[in-house]
Amino acid sequence: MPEDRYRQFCPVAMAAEVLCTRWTMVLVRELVAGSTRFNDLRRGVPRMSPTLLSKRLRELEAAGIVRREPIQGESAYPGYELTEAGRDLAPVVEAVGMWGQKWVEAEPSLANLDPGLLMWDMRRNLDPTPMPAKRMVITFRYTDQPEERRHWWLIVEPGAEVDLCSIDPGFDVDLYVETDLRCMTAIWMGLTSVRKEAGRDRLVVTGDDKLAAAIQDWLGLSPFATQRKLSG
Amino acid sequence: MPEDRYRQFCPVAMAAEVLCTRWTMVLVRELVAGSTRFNDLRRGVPRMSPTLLSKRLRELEAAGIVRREPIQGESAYPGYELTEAGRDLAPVVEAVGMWGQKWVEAEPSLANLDPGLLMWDMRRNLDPTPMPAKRMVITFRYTDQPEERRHWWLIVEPGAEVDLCSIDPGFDVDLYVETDLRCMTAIWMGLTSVRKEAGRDRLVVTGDDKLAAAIQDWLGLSPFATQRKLSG
DNA sequence: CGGGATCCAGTTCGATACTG
DNA sequence: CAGTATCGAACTGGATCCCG
Repeated sequence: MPEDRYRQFCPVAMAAEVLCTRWTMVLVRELVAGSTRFNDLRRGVPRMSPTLLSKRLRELEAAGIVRREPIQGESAYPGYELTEAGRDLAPVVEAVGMWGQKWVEAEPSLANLDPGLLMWDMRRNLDPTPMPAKRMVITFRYTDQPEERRHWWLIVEPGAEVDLCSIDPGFDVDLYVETDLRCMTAIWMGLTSVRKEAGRDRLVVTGDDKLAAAIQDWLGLSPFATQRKLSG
Repeated sequence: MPEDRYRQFCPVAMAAEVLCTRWTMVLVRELVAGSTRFNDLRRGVPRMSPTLLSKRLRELEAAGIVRREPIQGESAYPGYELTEAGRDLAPVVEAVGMWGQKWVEAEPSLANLDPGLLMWDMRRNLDPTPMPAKRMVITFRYTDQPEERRHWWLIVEPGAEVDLCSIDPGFDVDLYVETDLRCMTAIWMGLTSVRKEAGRDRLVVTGDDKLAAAIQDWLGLSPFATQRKLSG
């Protein structure tokens, strides 16, 4: 590819050549968030074609941002790990995200909802520490979604990663959350809260009372949810 | 244009839709640095076609980052001014530039030198305060450049913006700086210093002794020159 | 000077299908 | 799971020209 895109000696231009190609910043966000597998990355950027994802990963590798490394106890395929230069992109992603949260109108973005992507993000940010130290299963039901995207299960096993299923894993369910996708997404983004939406009956939580009471504690929000919106 | 590029509700993706299109980050750097005129912006992004520059400016306006505003005492044409959202991009540009300075190899970039761009940047960052309070004229001579890009004049008038000329303005010259373009660019980027290069006879300063002695003080460097390079 | 339009050739991207 | 292949559509760059 033309590595001489801007041909400027300015550091901003030099960095932008690597970082500001289509999808790259979003992909870097996924990497900074910790995904290392091709298919995990795909779930984080579901609208990016695998061809382009593969190409971008090779570019990031050439730029010294990721490194292919076998991951013990996993597939024989090496994963994509951030190098030190890659980990050092965290402040860049943070600055971009904070600006976006503060200044980009959320409405048009809330027209592009995706339950799979939302659940994938929630899975990653869920905090099990305020939960009882046993397996907890939480079901989400998005009343406005078509059957095949309506039901989701988060399975929290003590000491393990949170699991996400879109087909019934068959476990007893400890908590049910029923709402529409837009409402849940707005909560995730910090634009509103569980309490507020429950009060308006746009969200209903049933099941284990303690789990329900602590929902705002274990339900991790978007890393940018703390930044107040100013664009309006 | 397709405003639905990524179709993700994540703030990073929302911001990247606006900021991470081709040339946009570099253009934003120019705006954050203070340029407000179409042709001034062109000097900062000389390899960007005017068509694309115009298009990007309209996109930034639609995104609420710039605003067209008449500038008093100047041309009847309105300039491009940053809005509050636009000024708030300074930390983003800073983060990107710092990362670039730290991690992107400078060598390939030093193959893409441009005396006009370098002088334009130097003009902007020159600090007249350590200079005598009268008109000072400094001539740069880039020994490796073809005749028409070899000679440059910076004219510092107290209380006014620094002027840049590529044709002899006819004033008496207070200081001559003679070197090659690569050396001067490396100094500007903080990869080396005037003292070091003068010691190697790669740079020669003649004229007003006081002005010469203070050169490292008034010769502003790249805003990213303080970040040490680690990519090597 | 300041700002933009047009045309064309070359690149990049998206959608979808497919392989080991 | 981890990617390739393919092809039309969209975007970009360069050159050139235009208008007030």
